[in-house]
Amino acid sequence: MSLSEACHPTNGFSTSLAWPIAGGKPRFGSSVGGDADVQALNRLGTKIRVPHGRMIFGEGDPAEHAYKVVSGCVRLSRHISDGRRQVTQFLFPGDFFSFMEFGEHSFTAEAVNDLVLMAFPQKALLKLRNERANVQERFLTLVAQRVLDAHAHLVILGRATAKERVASFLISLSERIGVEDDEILDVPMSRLDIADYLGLTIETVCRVLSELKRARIIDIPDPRHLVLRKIDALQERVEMNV
Amino acid sequence: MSLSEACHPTNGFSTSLAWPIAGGKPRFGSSVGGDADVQALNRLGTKIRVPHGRMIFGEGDPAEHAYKVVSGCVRLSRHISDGRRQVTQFLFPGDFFSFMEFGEHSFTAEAVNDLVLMAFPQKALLKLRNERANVQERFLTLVAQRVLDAHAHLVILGRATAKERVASFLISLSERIGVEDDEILDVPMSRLDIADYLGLTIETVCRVLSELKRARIIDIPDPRHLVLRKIDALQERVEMNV
DNA sequence: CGCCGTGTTGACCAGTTTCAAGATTGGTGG
DNA sequence: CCACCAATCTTGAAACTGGTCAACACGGCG
Repeated sequence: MSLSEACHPTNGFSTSLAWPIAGGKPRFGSSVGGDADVQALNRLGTKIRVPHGRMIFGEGDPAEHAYKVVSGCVRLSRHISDGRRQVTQFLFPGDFFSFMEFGEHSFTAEAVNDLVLMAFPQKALLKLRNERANVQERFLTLVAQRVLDAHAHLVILGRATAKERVASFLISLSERIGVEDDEILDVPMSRLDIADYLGLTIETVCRVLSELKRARIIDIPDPRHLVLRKIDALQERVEMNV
Repeated sequence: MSLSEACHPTNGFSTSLAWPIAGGKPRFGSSVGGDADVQALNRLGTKIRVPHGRMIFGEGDPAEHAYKVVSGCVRLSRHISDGRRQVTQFLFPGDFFSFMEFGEHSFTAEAVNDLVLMAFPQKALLKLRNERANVQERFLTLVAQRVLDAHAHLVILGRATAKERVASFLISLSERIGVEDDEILDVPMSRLDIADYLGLTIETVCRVLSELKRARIIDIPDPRHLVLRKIDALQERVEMNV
């Protein structure tokens, strides 16, 4: 199958390595119909700003709010005692997070760059879900999509080489942001974030990027910006073992 | 934190490497209260038997049923074109799977050993969920738990060494099955299954198991059975980098 | 009893990490 | 506006973990 096809392959058996980043499919708010639900939801929310680098909440903190990204990029991660970190998701405008966490947060959320968020009190959200079956349904769809994304990420971490990981990351990012061939792609997260997302070290991420640059597959005007010159060449790298 | 503690650490910041296997927490059926929901659900199901090794469904197959494991062990996996495989979950009695798949299945399900399953038609299930808010709610909880499990698995695949992976697998398996120190632990899956679950090769899994055996931390009466002699020593291996 | 699938072990190899040295970038204050 | 400093990024060389290839052991089944 080609990487340009959807997550569920047509041949019925093989999966591409792409799509690790939080799926662009089901949103809550931009969807057609059910505006009443969206409006009821929005009434519960408070707009807040978070400067880049600031922690929104940490693992084990009481989960009092759910959030929606309005602008900016959020990083969700888990830590182990000795400092190792696994970034589980990058979130972009329109994405919800922490809406199914009760009691304690199971992960850390931090601002990759300056953020605007909507914060929803968990209790009010719970009430809304109980009152409106559609809202409950839509959140269920959102979590289900999250499982699919996590599974795609598992494939990357379990079975992809460093080159495949980086290539699939770039493809997913460009599709998530909606950038075409030869347009400049914003890369809000640091090399360390990317490394921790892909289960690699900073150095390996750098080396692969340099290699792609030498092969004229990407340009790197600066660390926070990329130009994907040959997306198809990237995609080949994801399909095969190169 | 100690591995014996829950998934959400008390110190608020570090996560253990254990708990990669489908969580033992929320079940649907064995829970107290809501028996009416459970009974309504059960009326929709058909008991089916699947011999070991047989595929239940493959990636891309139309998703006509959801399933509940009655007895035996199910393996869920994703494949990439060149044959690489990532096992995303092992399921045990009481576990549901594929109840949020519409259209096509996003993964392959196979019988690790001889199975008894309950099969639920998706349409009837959908209807039940719409009629009974509690059922919807409980499925939502189930999917949310699945996300937590997948995240724990991501940490293992992204950041754990081979020894840590195998040790955390053994601990999770023993906790999932409910086996104490020095009791014989059934290991229904093959070395290849374990390797594909942990993102390793068969050989590495074997070597780590042999090493644990030499260190008198486990016994291996035969490939399908293990005795965990020193679970605390295993847990140390998961905490640290050993 | 022998065969075949699975598991185990060893020797060697490759990809990734580690350690270390510079290069760039961005932010701050003069 | 520029200079400086700290943080981030890049690159190189060496070490190491885990993978690959290959031989052999084990065990169940015909």
